Amino acid sequence: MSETQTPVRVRFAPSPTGYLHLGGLRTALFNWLHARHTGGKFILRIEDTDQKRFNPESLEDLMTGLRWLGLEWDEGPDMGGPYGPYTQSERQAIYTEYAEQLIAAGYAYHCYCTAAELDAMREEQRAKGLAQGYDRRYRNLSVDEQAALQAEGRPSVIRLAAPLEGTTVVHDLIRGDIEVENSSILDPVLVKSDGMPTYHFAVVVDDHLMKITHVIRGEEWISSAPQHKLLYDAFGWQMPVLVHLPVILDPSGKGKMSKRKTVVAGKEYLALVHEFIEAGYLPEAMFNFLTNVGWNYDPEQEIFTREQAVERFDIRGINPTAAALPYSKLEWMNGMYIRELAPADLQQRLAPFLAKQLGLDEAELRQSERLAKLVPLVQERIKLLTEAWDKIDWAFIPANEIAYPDPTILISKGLDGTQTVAVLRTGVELLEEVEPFTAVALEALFRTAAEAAGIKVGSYFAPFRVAITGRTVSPPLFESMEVLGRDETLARVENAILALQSHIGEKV
RNA sequence: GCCCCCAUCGUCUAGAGGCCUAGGACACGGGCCUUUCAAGCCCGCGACAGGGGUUCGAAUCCCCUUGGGGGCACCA
Repeated sequence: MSETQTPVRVRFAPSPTGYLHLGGLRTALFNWLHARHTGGKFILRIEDTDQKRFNPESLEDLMTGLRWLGLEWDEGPDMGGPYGPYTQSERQAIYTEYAEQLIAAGYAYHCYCTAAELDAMREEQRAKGLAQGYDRRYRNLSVDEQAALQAEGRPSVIRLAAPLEGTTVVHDLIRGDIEVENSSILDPVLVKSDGMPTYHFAVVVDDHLMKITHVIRGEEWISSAPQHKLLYDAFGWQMPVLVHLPVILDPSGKGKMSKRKTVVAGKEYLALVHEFIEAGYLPEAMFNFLTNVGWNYDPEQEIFTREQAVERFDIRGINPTAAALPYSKLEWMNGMYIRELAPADLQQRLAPFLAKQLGLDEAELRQSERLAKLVPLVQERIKLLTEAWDKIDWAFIPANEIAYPDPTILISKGLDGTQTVAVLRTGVELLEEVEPFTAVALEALFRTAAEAAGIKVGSYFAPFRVAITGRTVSPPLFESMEVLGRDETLARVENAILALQSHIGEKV
């Protein structure tokens, strides 16, 4: 059995401080893919050790985002599991115990440095042009000195006593060995003065206790990996396999994607998962899209299913190069997925968007026969679920409410106002007599009429398009007429004639 | 400033020494189809950052330069 086929335990461990963005979602996705590919477990762990930055809303947003993409987890804060709790703030006693263990073994020590003291130290380093960082000033306190400070009631943190010499090597599955001088590891804080662990300590303890086999996380963690290694070594634990995913770049290509919207050349780019949901992206498309950034399913095949991705995903094939998301490809892909949807399915997905945009009842739209007929007409014309409304809004407006604020758009190229009125009048007759009232019959009849009038079909059809939809661009004309039915179609054409007549001043 | 990571079309990628006159996709340009708009189909544009090695042979291996990115908190 190859390595990636051995069941694994991986985790997505976000900090609930803000809304989930695409970078985080991609990290979760790759973890999930690796778990599903190997038949392993995908664990959700909440890293909320910074109480100042905790934001309960973000927890909700996070889970919603993961579920939206279909990244269900096997163990997590909401469902528990064999190695819980899965929320770090509930594991404080565990960290304290392990920290004590480290102190007892000489791998960690209490540091009584105050915030003011640290500031002064950094200020001095800056002034002298020295490298900035903790200078280990409390590392070698005598027993008496330590007791005195403790008696004084001075708060302390627990720091790692990093080796002063030598190098530490960590191995990354896709990047190879990463080597750093131990002297550059400046005794990082393990436990804060409020008793909470720092990320660096909690992540090591939890990954070990939760039996995590592969740590798949963002590239921004590479530089802290060596200090994690030191902790694993101090405890005598086996370090999980490390995989540092390339960061996702800002659409401009410079800098890590942030949670703020970025604007490039006047165009606004989304970053947060909930924004993509609201913009009408399909989770299937997002899944497909994200999977192919930093990894590649098949160089000759862009579109693939979730199952195919799970089947073929190979963590060793991850590309280490940072990438900017190709947003235009996402849009294209979303359009592809929309086109492949069963119309009834698309109707259901469109309903909530249309309800909001057109001020209609969502439940009614789900059942609406009219919408069911319109869906195939817009299906190949939209890339986002939010784009349907202004292509079909006319079908939900009563005929007598269709206004033509600018009647000149009724007049098609090559015709004048009077000729256009004449065409529309002929149309009224056709609409009255056509049988059955179907797109096929209508088109045949109107084509014949256009030919008889010696007018190009494009010019002949155009006024009807505007009469019916109020727009010069619309779904196919005769299908639209069929959706409306004879009476409504006639009413609209007659309204248009009146509007145009009053515009050109012709007597009725 | 110090440490670390990375380097193929505008963007996402294929490429693990000869299959590469570097393949695919999006975007872009042109054409076909066509009742508008789309969709679809066809064609085109377009890259191995630079310099040294290694080798019979390098996009692929090594080194340097350059460029980009990440990290240097009692945030994660």
